[in-house]
Amino acid sequence: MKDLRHLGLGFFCSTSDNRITTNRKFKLSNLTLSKFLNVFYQNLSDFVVLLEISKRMNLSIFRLGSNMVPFASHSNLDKSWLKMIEKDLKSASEAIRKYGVRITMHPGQHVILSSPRKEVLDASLRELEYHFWLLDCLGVGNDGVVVVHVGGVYGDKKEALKRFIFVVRESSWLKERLAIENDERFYNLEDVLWLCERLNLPVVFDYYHHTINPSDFDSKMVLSSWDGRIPEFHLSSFPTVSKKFNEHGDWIEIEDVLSLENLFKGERIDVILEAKKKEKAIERLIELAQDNGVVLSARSLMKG
DNA sequence: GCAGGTCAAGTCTAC
DNA sequence: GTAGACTTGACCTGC
Repeated sequence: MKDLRHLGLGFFCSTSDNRITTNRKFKLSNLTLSKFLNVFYQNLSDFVVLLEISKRMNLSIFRLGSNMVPFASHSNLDKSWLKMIEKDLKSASEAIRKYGVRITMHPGQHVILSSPRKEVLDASLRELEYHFWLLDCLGVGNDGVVVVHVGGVYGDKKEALKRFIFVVRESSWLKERLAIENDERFYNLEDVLWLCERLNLPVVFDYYHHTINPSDFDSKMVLSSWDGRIPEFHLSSFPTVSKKFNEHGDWIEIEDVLSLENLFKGERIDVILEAKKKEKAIERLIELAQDNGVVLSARSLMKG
């Protein structure tokens, strides 16, 4: 048997049927204190259930949905409402400790630190401030990173990268949790390594994006960018029924896990599996692995 | 109960 | 010009 138990696994946001989710939301026009609290407490309660599920499946990492606190960074939200929920977030930190699952986040495409537009940058910083605050309240340590993409190119990639560097140096608090991921269109792993080296930030290797938008890279540099922390990587597989070129598949194929392993042989890495079937994709992957003589970390769940 | 329209935000590509 | 991609279809209204 090939032993891949050094790969920690995890899924994100919700179960595959979306019944248990940290990402409930509502329309901005319906924003009231009661709606806000109602949705938040449902998200928080499901978050604990998702931690339980992760623990039961012997998973290492879980990505918390950005909608956990609805409209947290929106100007229409009364900031005193955030104060009201702080103690409940702090009580959830006990559950995180109890289940021992690593928590990270990945804000939406609207967070763009390379944008030339001041209003976009300001909104991005507000959104990141919210993510950092949430993880702080949850008592998450420095392995709880907030993963962003570099953003757009705006006709001049070098200038966009320069703006990104300037912003992170100006707002040095970003360095506490920020991590940067290669994307499938503009900024490949080589670009992200270049950027992260200058900013001393960790690189999130997305295997799927790398296969679509490849570059040469030194795997040791990716690993060392984490400065002793366990790296977080992302893995997904192409859809079995071909759809759009960059759409994530429902499942994870064992070949992709083996290819990732081949790039980072034997290293302890946490891998978020970005499959649409979420926890069911992990169960299927473990079965596939067993059929192929591979032991994955979540194997113990199959034994109940 | 169900169908269909709508939803905070940016940027880019495919059609 | 618009839909769709991205971390994700859920929510809401009108019938």
